[in-house]
Parts: sequence; structure tokens; C-alpha cells
Amino acid sequence: MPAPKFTHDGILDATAQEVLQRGTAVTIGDVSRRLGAPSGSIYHRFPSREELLVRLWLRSVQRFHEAYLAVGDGEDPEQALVDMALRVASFTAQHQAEAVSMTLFRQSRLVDTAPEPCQDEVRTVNDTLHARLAELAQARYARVTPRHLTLVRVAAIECPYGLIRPYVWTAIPDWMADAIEASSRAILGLGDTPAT
Amino acid sequence: MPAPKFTHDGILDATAQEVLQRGTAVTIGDVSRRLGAPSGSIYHRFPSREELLVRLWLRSVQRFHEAYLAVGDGEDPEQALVDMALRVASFTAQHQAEAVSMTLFRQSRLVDTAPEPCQDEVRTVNDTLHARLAELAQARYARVTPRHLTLVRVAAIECPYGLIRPYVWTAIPDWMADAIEASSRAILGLGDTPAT
DNA sequence: CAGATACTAGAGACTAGTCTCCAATTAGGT
DNA sequence: ACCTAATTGGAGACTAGTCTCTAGTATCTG
Repeated sequence: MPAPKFTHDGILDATAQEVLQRGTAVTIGDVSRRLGAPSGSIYHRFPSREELLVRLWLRSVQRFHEAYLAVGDGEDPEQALVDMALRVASFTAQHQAEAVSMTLFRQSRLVDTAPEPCQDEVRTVNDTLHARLAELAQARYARVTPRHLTLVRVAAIECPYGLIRPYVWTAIPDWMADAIEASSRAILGLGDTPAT
Repeated sequence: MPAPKFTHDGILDATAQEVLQRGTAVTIGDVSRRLGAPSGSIYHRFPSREELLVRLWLRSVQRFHEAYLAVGDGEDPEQALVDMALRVASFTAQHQAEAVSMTLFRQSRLVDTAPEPCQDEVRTVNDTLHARLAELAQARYARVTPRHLTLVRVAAIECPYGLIRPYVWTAIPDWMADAIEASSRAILGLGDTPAT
């Protein structure tokens, strides 16, 4: 077996760079040109364009989770959740290509439409993250209802992600950390009073 | 001149419905099928697929602004800003097709890439909204710096939009109003203390 | 060195979609 | 009634892109 010249990861890297520029409209031609490889070499590793893009999305999400879950434990759970929310911004600032690749799809849609070989991975990709958030919810609140779980998810992921999203393609502004911290704490605070 | 059978707005309506299902991948074929018209009739009104989609985006944004700017005046400026933020959610709940159409593009990208005849409109589409937010910033803060203007924009638009975005395709959950109000107030509060 | 296997290479078949073109149609204005 | 101009209708030219196929190449194993 000869040494692979164009690896799985190498192709994904090139795809990520092109996605940075052309967004969802990337073509196999774009990727192969950047890679200096004929299109056949890409199809040797990935059965279809669709699967290539979904794999890139999965890898980006997983890399993000790695950074995200590496937040210090032991301290105040609220602080841990805020630190996680802040990671959304710092990860994006440091890994623009990954961050942009994450905007390629939404999980909820992919669950139905992803190519069969990716389906399992797509379905379970958020599981450990949600488990970790459930732990922190336990630590933060006296009693944990489904509403509390939702609030934690919104405060630690959805809201910061929504805030940085428009800046993924450019640069994260300096007020971002303040805005994330303030909004996350405010949303977590909603769990201390009963639902309206 | 015979009465038009397929009007500008009628074609945009059909396009919006298709966008709801197929997203950015809508084809002229999809639209013409829904409309019961041959593709030629669409090209009679819109020079290209690109311009059709940009016009839909513009119309959706403008309709949103109409609802958004109709928030009551006179009261507490902070309350007015929070009410505006809440409109983001209620507009989305009531006008899903428009809301999804707004996700088709980001203004910052369109400014460069929109077809020439749309460029002016794309560039200025947010102007009156930003003017209104500047007014409210004046009323809310003692001294208004660029940072204050940004915070107001984030609190009243960007953050609520980021929060609702993942739910545009499904339904707005019931905790959304609480989350929007809490986060908006928290972000506005940042303007009362000097920057970190 | 021979054979086996993974990989590269690239031409082009095939497809889906955009857009053009022009003949036919319809509704005023005179 | 006739002329004019906007509009419809739809066939198909054209294009960009995905994907297939096969021949060739490199590396490892015995």
C-alpha cells in the first residue's frame, strides 16, 4: 500500500479553507484546485460532495466540543457555565475555518438529510456535551426541571453562539466577551424564579 | 396592456414558500411549479435567480422593519428597546416565511455580491432602523459613545435574532420571551459602567 | 523480482438547473 | 375593428458541476 498523498484530513482541511470563501457553494472543483489534486482523488476518499461537507461539519463540531468541554471543573458551576459560553467566542476567534464550517448545517436538519453512513454520528454528536451541561445544571440549581436544562443550554451555548454568528466571517469584536457574560448570567438567573 | 397574471409580489410569495422547504437550494423550477407558471414568466419579472432571491430578502427585511419600528414611543427608552427585542420573536412566530427568507443572506456579504440593480437598496436597508436605535440610545444613556450605540444594537437586534435563529424553521419555544428580555436588559446594563 | 493492493490521474458521461428566444395571446387606446 | 405593447408559454441551448471509469503508478510483502 503506497503512502496516501491526499488524506482524509488533508481534504477536509482544503474544503474548510474553501468554505471560508465560497460558503455552502463550494464545489469539488474548488477543493481539488486548492489541493492540487484531480477530482477523482477526492471521490476516492468521499463517496459524494454531500458526505464530504457533512464530515467537515462533524469534525468541526467535534473539535469545538473538545475545546468547550476542557473548561475547568470544581469551581462555582455558574462560573463554569459562563466560562464555557466564553469559549464559544475564543474558539471562533482562534479557529475561523472550523467555526465557519459549523454554520454549514444545523443538526436538526442533518438528522433527516445526512447521508446514511453519517447518520449515527450526526445523531449523537451533541450527547456528551448535553450530559456535561446536565451535570452543571444539577450543581447550579436546587431542583432541576426540563426548563432548567433548557436555560442552561441556552445560556452556555445557544445565546453565545447566536451572538458570535454574524461575526464568524469577519472578526470577533472586543465587546463580545462582556455581552456573552452578561447575557449568560441573566439567562441562568431566570432559573431561580418560577416560570412566568 | 393586459392584466398581469403573475405579479412581482406573487412570484416572491411563491419563492418564500419554497424557501421555507428547500432553503437556499430553491430552483426556478420549484418556484414555477408552485406558481403554476412556466419559468419564462419568472424571468420576465426578474432578470436572474440571484436577483429574485435578493429581492425576496429585501422585502422580508423591510416587512420586518415595519413591525419592528411600530413599537410604542414615549415610554421608558429601555422598555422600548426591550419591546423591540421581543418583536423579533413575535414577528418570527407570525411570519415564518419572511423570517426564513431573512436567513438567506447576511447584509455584510450582499453589499459586495448583490446584483447591481439591488446594491443601493441593500446598502441602505438598515438605515432608518439604525437611526431609530440611535435616538433611543440618546434617551437611555447620559452620554452616548460608539460603544453605547453598539450595545443598543446588540441588545435590541443581534442578540434576540441570534436566540430565535435556530427556531425559525420550527416553532418559537415559550421560554424565548423571558430569555430575550433578560439578555437584552443585561446587555443594556453594560452601558452604565465603563468598558472593561 | 513478482504479485497484490491502495492510490493517483484525468477524460468525459451525465444531470440539473439557468437563462434565451420567439411565437401566441390578451387588453387597452384610437 | 385595428394597432400597440405588455405579457404568457414553453421548447431547448447552454453551462457548471457531480460523479464514473479505466489506465497507470507507487509501495509493501514474500
